[in-house]
Amino acid sequence: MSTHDSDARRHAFIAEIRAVPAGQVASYGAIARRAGYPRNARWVARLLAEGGEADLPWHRIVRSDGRIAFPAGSAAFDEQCARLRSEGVDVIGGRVRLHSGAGEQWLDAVLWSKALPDDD
DNA sequence: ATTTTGACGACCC
DNA sequence: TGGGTCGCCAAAA
Repeated sequence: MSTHDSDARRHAFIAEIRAVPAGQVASYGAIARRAGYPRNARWVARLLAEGGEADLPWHRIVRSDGRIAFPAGSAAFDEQCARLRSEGVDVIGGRVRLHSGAGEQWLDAVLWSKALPDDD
């Protein structure tokens, strides 16, 4: 693939990350899928690790099971928990509650007019 | 050219 | 839940 393509993909990822509203979280995989590149969760992670993008809400990205991706107790881990909590997100034991209730999911779909399947 | 490396994920006990 | 396995993908070695 050309550098042009990887660049387009990178921007697609960044756009999806920026699209996650404060107080909500999304998994690495969900970002990749929404950007149109399924199976590239690791790439989203790498992108965030590289940093370089200003004001990117990196703290709203967690693992598919809702857990913080950093080792518990690390500075980054604490920072992410703090940022999420400041947005009203419940972080318990290094894990956030991924709206799992069917009813709640349906409500979210209506309120945010988002697709149900890949919505965390 | 081949192997290793991750801020990952789906599955299976 | 919690732990282990195997698959993914592109960058770094």
